[in-house]
Amino acid sequence: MRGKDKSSDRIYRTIKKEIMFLELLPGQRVNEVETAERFNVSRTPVRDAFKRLEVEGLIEVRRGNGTFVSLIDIDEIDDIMYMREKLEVAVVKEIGTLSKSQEIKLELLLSEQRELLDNHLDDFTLSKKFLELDNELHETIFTLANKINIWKRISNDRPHYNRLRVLTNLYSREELEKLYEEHSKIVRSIINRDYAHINDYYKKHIYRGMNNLTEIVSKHKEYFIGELVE
Amino acid sequence: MRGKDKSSDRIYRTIKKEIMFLELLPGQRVNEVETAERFNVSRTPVRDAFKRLEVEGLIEVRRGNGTFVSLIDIDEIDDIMYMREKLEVAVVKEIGTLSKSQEIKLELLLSEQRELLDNHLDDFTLSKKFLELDNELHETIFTLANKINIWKRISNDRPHYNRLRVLTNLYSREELEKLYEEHSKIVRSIINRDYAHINDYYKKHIYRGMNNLTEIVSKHKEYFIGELVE
DNA sequence: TTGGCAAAATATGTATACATCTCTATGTTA
DNA sequence: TAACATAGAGATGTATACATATTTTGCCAA
Repeated sequence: MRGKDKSSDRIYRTIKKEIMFLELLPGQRVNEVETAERFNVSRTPVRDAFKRLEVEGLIEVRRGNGTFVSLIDIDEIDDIMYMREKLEVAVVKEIGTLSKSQEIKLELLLSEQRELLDNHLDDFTLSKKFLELDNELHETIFTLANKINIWKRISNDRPHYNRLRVLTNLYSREELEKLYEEHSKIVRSIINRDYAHINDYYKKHIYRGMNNLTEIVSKHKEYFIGELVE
Repeated sequence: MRGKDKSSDRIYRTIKKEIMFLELLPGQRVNEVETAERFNVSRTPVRDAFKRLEVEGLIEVRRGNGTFVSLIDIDEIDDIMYMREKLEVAVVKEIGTLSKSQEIKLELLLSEQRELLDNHLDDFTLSKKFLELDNELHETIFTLANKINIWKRISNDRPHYNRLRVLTNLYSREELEKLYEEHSKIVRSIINRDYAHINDYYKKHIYRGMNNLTEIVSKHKEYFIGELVE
């Protein structure tokens, strides 16, 4: 049995989740003393948690002034998406011939997505569940190439990227169908080891859903920092 | 004028440098109280500095037991080098037509490297200075492509990668000549926008100097963690 | 009325005492 | 002798009081 975790860990996880899912809004003030009272601890473990959040870029501490949830950094999102595109294309090509079970695993993920789209779910639930399966597929691809750690460096649990996704809130059924089509093509490429068009697939795929970024940013200007380059 | 920095910042920078340049050895024990005495402060700012170092992966804190300089993680180095290769190849292709001054900048960096090799420096100094110019060239390439932030994410100031480089200590004159030749080819590719062989250049280039990794690791087994895959 | 200075309010930064965790050494018992 | 329990040492974790930085408020003067 591993040791119980520290209260600073508990605080870290809770606050991080609240920031990631916009229960604490970008730019919003947080407070060591209030947070300490909320968790029934002293300032010390709160400060430990805040320090970690600060290093990871989720909050900003201004000495003698206050602590604030960091704004969503558009430049960082640009970088992450660029890295995702280039690295996943490279990684796909590293995958060797698949075993039968690996092939089935990919097919299964695809058909789960298909079923989800065919079920009559409301748009919000559909979008949420589909994006989970989307994540799972991409993670599986990195795993098949023995590059899972690279996935962890660039995946959606990056705070700025994830917050944007939450803010987008939902993809239209039409967009999800396109995502599914692209997934099919990608999986087929992998199984057949035919990478002729894989670069094109990914270039479209990764940036899908970012088309309305301008709209989202102008709607919530106070949440963002950084340039929106076209 | 920005405010004076906190003592925890000073401690962080000092210890980080000592770890990066192996003045504190991987696995070595460090101690909050002793460190506090050394900097004439209480444990609190030391703990702040240690927390930051921990999140960045330079130390490992074991509750109730002790704090240790982290071992050099070979898996992480693998990942970083893989990302460097794939991303720099992608980034190079994003560079448009160069202005005359940009072209001169690249030529200048090359000729500085050439001069360094032609001077009669001792091997240690030569290696050290050459690797600085090497860094500068690669950084310039990312800057020309407007991708400097991606360079910052994967460059040599990553602790594990840098410590390995320090441990390697020096490259032979012969290897440096090869690095120079590869730099020439890369720069020529960029200026002529001819990327026919750029993938091959980089595949060799990034991994050069890692040929004797097995030797280094077996010589200092106690400093490393992770698998050495061939 | 407005500009500026100073004090108060409030936040984070630091020092210190105590709590808890982990390993080790030592002694007891089967 | 070996295995286990246990007490101690020494490390990090937490609570709390005080120091310092920053902003805000409000008084006073031009």
